[in-house]
Amino acid sequence: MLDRDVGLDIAARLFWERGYEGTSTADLTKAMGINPPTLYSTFGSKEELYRQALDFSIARENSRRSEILQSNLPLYEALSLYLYDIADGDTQPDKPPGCMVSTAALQHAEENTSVARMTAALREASIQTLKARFDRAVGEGELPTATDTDTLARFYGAIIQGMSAQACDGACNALLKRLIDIALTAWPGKRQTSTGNSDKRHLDQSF
Amino acid sequence: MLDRDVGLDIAARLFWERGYEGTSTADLTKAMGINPPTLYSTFGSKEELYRQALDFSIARENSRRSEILQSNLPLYEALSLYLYDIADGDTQPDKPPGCMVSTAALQHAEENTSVARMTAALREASIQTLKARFDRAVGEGELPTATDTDTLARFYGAIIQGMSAQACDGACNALLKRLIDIALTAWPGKRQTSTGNSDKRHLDQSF
DNA sequence: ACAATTTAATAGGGATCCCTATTTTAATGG
DNA sequence: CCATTAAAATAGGGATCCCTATTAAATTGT
Repeated sequence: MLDRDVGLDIAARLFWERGYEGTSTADLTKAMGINPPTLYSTFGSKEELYRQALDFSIARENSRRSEILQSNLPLYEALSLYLYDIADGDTQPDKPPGCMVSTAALQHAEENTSVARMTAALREASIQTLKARFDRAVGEGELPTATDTDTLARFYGAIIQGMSAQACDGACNALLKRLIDIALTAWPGKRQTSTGNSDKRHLDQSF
Repeated sequence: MLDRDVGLDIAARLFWERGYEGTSTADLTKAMGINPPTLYSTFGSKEELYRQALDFSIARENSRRSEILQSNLPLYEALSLYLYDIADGDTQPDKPPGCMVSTAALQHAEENTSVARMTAALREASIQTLKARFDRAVGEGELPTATDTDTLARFYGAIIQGMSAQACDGACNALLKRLIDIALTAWPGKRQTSTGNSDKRHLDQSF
């Protein structure tokens, strides 16, 4: 019998690289080393397996990223670490590039609308997490009262999605972090230098 | 006989909405009102049709956007208009949401690697266009000499890709433009207000 | 060790994938 | 008006899609 978590890990990796439509049940059963009936008795259907693989993958990253974001570091620095962690996730050498969720099912066949709604809801949830953290900062006086936290969250959401896309196109970790450094100059109240960002250090940032 | 441009327009719309893998040749022939042999004699193959539909669509937008970007407006203002035009393209009411290229083939089956390379090259080309414009500005003293134009171009490229993703998820035009306004505060030398951006006007910006 | 039950493997059904050989229809030329 | 060429429609080939009914193997209980 197949270990459930091992199967989900294998499935997640395939879906991550090839997307929902680009991954066949034959790919999945072959990679897991099982026969088709086992896939269906264990996971229900291809769509249900995708849902479980997404949950499984997200659960692994969420605890660490939530800790970063909800820590009592200054929000600007917490956000920096949060984005850097995502950049690291986008460029793991032994994993597919990009984010499994950010770039999933944006274009899709009509018959896969429910799958697309699922990934869209996950993206929206991660934006709402950012917004909630920004709202807390407004309440605590760390951000100006007039801050448009919704748009600010969607702005960094766009950065996250753009990083994933560029990682899929081959961008390296250092590039994504330089990109983050620019995005961070848009932080309310920050005043960016007008002299390139190539002198910033990413590996041993100290707080 | 089928008019070639009409066919490409119909094909582009389908590929735009459903992606390469999510669009079948049956969808295409049905939408064009032709039989399969006509598709293959006119366009060669599904992949070749996709390539031609991309070229066809890009050609339509490129002239206008190139004019905006290469105009002799201050670069900051030209870039604003350029991004606004893309936001408009992402949210046309009678067209699929998002950008046909930005969100295309990021995840794909192994057999469609050549298609993914094609769309990645198009995305890279549009980033290089931005970078070239930024380099020109450096040469003309409009941007500081030390500006990291490559990363700056990829930053706005990420914004463009993020906008497309969020448009696919239902974002409206006004939201994308508020998002652009935040991205523009990252422009070298700019100093953003710390008071939300909700008071900005988008429809009658004067230069 | 034999029977009962559970697990795995095979085989395949019905639909759709991309593409094309063949036939039918239409248009053109003498 | 008939012969020739060109266009469109049908029909289908070989592969793959997601999923499952059935058969074979392994495990369990007595």
